[in-house]
Amino acid sequence: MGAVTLKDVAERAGVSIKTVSNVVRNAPRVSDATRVRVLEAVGELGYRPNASARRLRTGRSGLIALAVPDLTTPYFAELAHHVAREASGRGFTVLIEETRGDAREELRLATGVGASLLDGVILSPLRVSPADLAPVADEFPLVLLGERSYGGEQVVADHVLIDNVAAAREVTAHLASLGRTRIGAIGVDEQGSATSRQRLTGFQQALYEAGLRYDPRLAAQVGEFDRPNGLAAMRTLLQLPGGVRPDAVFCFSDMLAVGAQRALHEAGLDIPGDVAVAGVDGSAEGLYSTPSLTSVVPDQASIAAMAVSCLATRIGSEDPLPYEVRTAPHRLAVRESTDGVRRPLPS
Amino acid sequence: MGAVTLKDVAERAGVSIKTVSNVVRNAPRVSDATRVRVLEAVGELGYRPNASARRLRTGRSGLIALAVPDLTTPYFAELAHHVAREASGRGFTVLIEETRGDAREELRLATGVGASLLDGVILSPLRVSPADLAPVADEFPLVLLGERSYGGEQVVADHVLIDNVAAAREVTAHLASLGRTRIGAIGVDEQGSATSRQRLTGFQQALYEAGLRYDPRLAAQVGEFDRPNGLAAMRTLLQLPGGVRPDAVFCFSDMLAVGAQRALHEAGLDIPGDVAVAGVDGSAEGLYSTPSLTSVVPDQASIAAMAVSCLATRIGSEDPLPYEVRTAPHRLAVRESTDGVRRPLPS
DNA sequence: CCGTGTTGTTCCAACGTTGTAACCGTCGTG
DNA sequence: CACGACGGTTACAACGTTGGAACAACACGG
Repeated sequence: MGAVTLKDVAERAGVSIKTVSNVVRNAPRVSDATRVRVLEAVGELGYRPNASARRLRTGRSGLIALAVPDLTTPYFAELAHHVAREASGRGFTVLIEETRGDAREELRLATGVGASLLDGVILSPLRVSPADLAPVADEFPLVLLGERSYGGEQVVADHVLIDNVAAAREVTAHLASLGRTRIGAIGVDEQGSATSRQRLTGFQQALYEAGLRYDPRLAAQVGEFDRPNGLAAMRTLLQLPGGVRPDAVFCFSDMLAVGAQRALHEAGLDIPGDVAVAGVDGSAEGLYSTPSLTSVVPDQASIAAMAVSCLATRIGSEDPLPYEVRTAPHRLAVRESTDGVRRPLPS
Repeated sequence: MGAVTLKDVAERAGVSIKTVSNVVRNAPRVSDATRVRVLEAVGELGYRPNASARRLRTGRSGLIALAVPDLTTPYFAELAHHVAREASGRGFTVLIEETRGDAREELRLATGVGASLLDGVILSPLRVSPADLAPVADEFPLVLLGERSYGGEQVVADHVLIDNVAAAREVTAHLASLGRTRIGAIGVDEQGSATSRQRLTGFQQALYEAGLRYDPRLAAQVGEFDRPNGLAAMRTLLQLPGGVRPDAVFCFSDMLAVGAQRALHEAGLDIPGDVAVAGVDGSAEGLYSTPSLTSVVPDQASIAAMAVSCLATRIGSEDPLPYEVRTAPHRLAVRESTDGVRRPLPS
């Protein structure tokens, strides 16, 4: 590993180590003549600054991490896309870590490797609670994506989120406006994530506003928001006794919706003829599914921009800043799975 | 950022810095009494070793990176999954980087940040050529995923790949065995990736073996293997003059196939009644699509295991090792999009 | 001709860690 | 009882970098 160091460059250029350091950092107080000479040497030797040493000395590495529960969920993969682009515009490099919904993994980046290697972390928490994060947040730049946990709890870090209650209300209202009266929900998890609870709240609000009753039998409990759970939940809803089969389902994620669509396909039912399906995430997979999936599309570019901007501010400032909570916009994309109108996708 | 250091722990435990270091590294030559005392101090102060300093001193960080072109492609997201699991079993932490198919990005991890921060890189190259990598590979542990570039070129790093020619031949033979005679291909890119060229070769071989002619009009050129390109290519194939519409298409990736299915859906054609569709990747998206997608399923667990094992060996050894090329198994998963048999997915 | 400032460069120390070598007991053995 | 061996601990230096202070060279105004 005979890496080229400042010392090698300095010898080659006939100047001191510090001068080379000044050149590569674009510090002032270097004459043009020396600068040119040093840069030549840098080029010839292929010098690359050692990030570990730099980080050790300055406390800055230019690296931030994005930690998400699961990369195979398109929502998170697409989010990673946006965050990487946004961060590189600000001179940060993004490393992505998959936490697999493990609380220890979620904390690890902010405490272990992270704190000594990274300038900050954007975390999409699944299991970890504000209490776990409290001791960390003051010392290490951290931005959380998604819901604050249940109302009463303290805000312990910057948050970027969408208005989940409103989003769920809009999509449910859309289903009701189509004349559906037995609207089910897939993704309820009352003990679980704040996201799920908020979407349930919005769902119920919209039902009441439409003059419909909330029927708990049509609300399917689910652990993770993935395809197999959507499939299983829809199968269950289709086998309810007493002819209470739903004529529409609001799935709390696109993956649940994809699973639900699969269950309907297997049962030989028509979407949206027999059952309308809607999701949340605005994933490309939903757009291309058959039929294409009506979904709430969070503005991921905004989410990423807000998160990176919060993080950059926090990294840049020495003093503790007050925690911010920022809400990103979303929109409802109505597609075939609810209105049945066949539209060609734009090329 | 008042991080706890070895010094703090040493003072607390009443021993020297070096002894603490010995304890946390599980080095021998520490009495049980001191070990206990030190570990108590570590726990009370919440000491975490500084990865930058450790890396600077030892040249090891325990971090490896996986660089893939695009995380929104399920194949890569799922691969990241497997690599992370495999690596954590060996005590490595995996950071994932998206290169967006940019050659400079692809090299960056292996040259810039990477070389000074990471112990090694697993790279799934899209643009970068062996020649670009040659100067790097000797000095920095690097494993490439996917094809070697065109025949003649030298092997410059470890490779893990599947037998693309065989895979393409199998899936094409399957289509032929269903009695299809006008079998198209989507994903041809003759200037482009070795992967594409190899799949075309296998495709042509299978046609000849089945007694069919290769019709270039049914071979759709495509840049990236994504959904929009699959959609566009299928639309083109459906509008060929002279009634040469294909009765089956082999798509060189699942995403192309999903796009193709969408085009067929929009055209009101039945899958597989009018046109059978098959892909490569074995993605969950294909499994859940309607109809479920016949696909070549590379054994990603094996790929990940081989890649991590190669990399670990290379990291562990000081001397340059000969470059290895390892082939991972694959299998053909026949599903509704070719045989039309409706099977419920297992829960 | 001497201070004073400006500009470019060098020297030194430090970031937190670990490898090497040296040190100090204590024990077993001749 | 002296000696070596060995277990346990410590001091020191170094990894590559950068902030700060020190320093040299030079121009300028008094």
